[in-house]
Amino acid sequence: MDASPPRHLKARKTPRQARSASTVDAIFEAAIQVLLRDGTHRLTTTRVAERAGVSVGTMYQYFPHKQALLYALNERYLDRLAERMEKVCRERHGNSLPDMIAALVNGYWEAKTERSEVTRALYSSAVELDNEALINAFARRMDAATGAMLESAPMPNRANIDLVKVTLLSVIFGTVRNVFERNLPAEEQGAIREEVIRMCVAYLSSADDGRMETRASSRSA
Amino acid sequence: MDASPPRHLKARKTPRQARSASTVDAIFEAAIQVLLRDGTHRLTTTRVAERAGVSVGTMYQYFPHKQALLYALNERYLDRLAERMEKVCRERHGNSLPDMIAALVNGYWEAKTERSEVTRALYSSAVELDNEALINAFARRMDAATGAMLESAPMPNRANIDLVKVTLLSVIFGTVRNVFERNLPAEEQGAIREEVIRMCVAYLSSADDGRMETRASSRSA
Amino acid sequence: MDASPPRHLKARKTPRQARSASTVDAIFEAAIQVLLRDGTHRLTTTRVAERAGVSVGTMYQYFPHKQALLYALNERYLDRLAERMEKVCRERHGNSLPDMIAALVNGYWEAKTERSEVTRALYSSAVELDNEALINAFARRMDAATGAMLESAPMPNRANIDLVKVTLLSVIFGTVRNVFERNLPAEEQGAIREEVIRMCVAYLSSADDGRMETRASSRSA
Amino acid sequence: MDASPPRHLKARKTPRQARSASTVDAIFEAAIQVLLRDGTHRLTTTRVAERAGVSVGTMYQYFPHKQALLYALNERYLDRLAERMEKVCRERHGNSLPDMIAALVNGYWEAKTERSEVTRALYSSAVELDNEALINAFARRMDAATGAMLESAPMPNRANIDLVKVTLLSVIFGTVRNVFERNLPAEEQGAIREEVIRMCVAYLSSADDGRMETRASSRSA
DNA sequence: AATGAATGAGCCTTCATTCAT
DNA sequence: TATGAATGAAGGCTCATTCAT
Repeated sequence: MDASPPRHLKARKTPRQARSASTVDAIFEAAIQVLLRDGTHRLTTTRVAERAGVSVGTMYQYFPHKQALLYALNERYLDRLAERMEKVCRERHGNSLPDMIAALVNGYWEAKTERSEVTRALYSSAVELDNEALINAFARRMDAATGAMLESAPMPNRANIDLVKVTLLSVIFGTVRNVFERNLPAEEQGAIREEVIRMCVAYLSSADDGRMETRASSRSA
Repeated sequence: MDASPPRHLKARKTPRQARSASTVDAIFEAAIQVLLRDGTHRLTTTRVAERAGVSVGTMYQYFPHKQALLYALNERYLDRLAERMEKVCRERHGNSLPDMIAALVNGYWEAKTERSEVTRALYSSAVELDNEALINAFARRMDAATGAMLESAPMPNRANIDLVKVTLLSVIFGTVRNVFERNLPAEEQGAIREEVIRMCVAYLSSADDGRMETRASSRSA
Repeated sequence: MDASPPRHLKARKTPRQARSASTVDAIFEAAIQVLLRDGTHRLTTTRVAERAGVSVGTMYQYFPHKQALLYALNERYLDRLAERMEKVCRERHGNSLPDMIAALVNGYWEAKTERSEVTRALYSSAVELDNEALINAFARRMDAATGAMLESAPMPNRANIDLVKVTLLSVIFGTVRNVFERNLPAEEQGAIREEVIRMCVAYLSSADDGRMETRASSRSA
Repeated sequence: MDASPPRHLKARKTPRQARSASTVDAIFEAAIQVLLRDGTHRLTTTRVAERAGVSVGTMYQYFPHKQALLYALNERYLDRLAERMEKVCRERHGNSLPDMIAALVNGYWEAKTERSEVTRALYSSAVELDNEALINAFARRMDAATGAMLESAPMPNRANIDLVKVTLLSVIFGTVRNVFERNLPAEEQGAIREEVIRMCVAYLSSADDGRMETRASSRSA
């Protein structure tokens, strides 16, 4: 991830040798295991090191402190997620708009579903972590990827393409998270997924007309 | 909130006398203050009691443990939010669909905006809290309120009204949260808000036709 | 009990009115209940007061502090036990020595058995209580009672009657406690009881002869 | 001690390295010191660690909690006591019965006398401790040791040797404890000790005859 | 006199981090 | 370079005792 992390959250050494890399990976996996098994507030450095098969001391040579480990963990996760979504976008270049939307929603949905507990665990580990930089970097990558994809399709309202893009992403990412947190039955989740696609497509299809009226009534109670 | 909370998270005594009530309120406010100022993981019972101007012992007379306090805090918040949104829905009975949507989005958005840091603080305090019951109770109230509102309008696709409802709510709530967490500039937030309204309206306007095609392309990458 | 208790352990007021007496009794009973149900280290003043149906404040008007309550509780128990044993002794005046011994052993044994958990609970409550005065007072009463009883029988070795007495009491009281603490099956307990009686009788029957040899071999390893 | 302790009372790690062993010993000694100086209910983990010259954290690396420490302390004490008494018994194999009895009583008495305050302190520390397993294991070892010793002597009433054994042990252990708790002057204690030996010897000498009469009068008052 | 809410010192326990080996 | 024993600050929670009502 190309985010410039808060100085104090940097990992201590970039793993360059093979041994280091595998050690770091073991630590990451161990952290996830502990997160899943014991929950965020029972994730202790000792426990992670133990499950990773290394000593705490060793762990502290790769990560200057616990926060750095969690930060790196989230970074890795978002990095992989971004890569995955970028691939999805790339593959849909030139397709129809509905296809693109469906690919976005389904891709994100599936990424979250596959290891949904991991996802949830990571969410919780990120609380109180100064990970705005990570989130922003992720957002930027997604913006770029979706932007490139959408621009390869005939867009009706080119004027505010950026606003449309950010709206779409906010809606998709936000809705998926919301659905996951409500723990609805799989069946209902699937149905909602279809509807979200329909909604996004309908949104893109709607011309600029009508916007005025909507705005007129946008006074809230 | 009519949720039946996990037994171990129940508050210890229902404050009935005036003094008790004000004490409990002071504790709630103090907890929010600490949450805002120091963050979730620095919210200690001592600190909360201190800021509330009571002793720890007193606090423990009202809440059997820290978790119960946080649970009650979230409960109170969601309760108020639900009341507020119910009022919004009630006031729009009989209006046009776009009006309803706008009211929903704007109402929720404003509720979150007004004390947005509190919102964020509470989100983080709820991590690792078994608050599913709360979330569900809140969801149920919102479902009922929006259901009653929408049914008072001429709905085109009555067949799957429930699916439409849950989709709308998921999209609105999820998107709002997402936008808040990204901390976008106020201006951009406002623009997205308009777009979300447009999107929901477009969704409701789209007839049942076209659903088949959408579904056909809903294979993910 | 005619022990002069350590000044700080005195009960606050001698209950003279009927109400006071019943309140104090309720508190005593409550204390025993709590002791049985929850164990010594979970015996809190609040819990006792609660079960007694009075407020803590009221309880503190009868007992200046927790220790005083426990002290008084033990005092009452030993008082009753002493009374009971005195009666047993009185009723055996003039009987044969074996009868007296049997009465002593059986009387004590039964007193302990009847409410054996209470006994055990009280033992544990007395730990760290400066109850030497109580123990001594109890011992003195038992000495007097058994002395009077034994002197009403034809004793062979009048010379060291005091030593015999204190030995008998030590053996009986000590053995009973030991058997109880080992929690042996009731059947075995009964058998041991018989043996203890036999042993005491044999002891009393043994003339002064033979004492010299025993003493000769009393070097320990 | 070969007792299988309640699972939750197990010590955390068996000290195998030299350093660990001395640390654990220091903790044990410190615990005894604190017990003696401050009493059971003022024995805090902090205080013990402090006097042992280690940090609390270190202490918790060897004992998962306070109870485990006290359990281990009692275990160690009983272990040593058992070893000592086994030696006493072994050394008297083949001797006369009075010699054996004297050895038992004197051996136990001396063991208790040497560090009588420690003994008392440990008794009190064991209250509210689930140490039945320890007591039983100790009893079993004593049974075996005395059994082997007594069987090496010409026993008159071989029929109920087990009953005789358990009676002897109950009487000896119980009486010693009782005498100690009454805090009698050393002189008197010594005299009682002699008497107890005489009593036990008289008991063993008494033939089976006469038992019937005793039993006949064993109804209690 | 009775009540019981309030107090706060002090307890047990955890865990991130260090550093001698 | 790896190890893991040691540290000790800090947290959650209890409960004897007081005192305003």
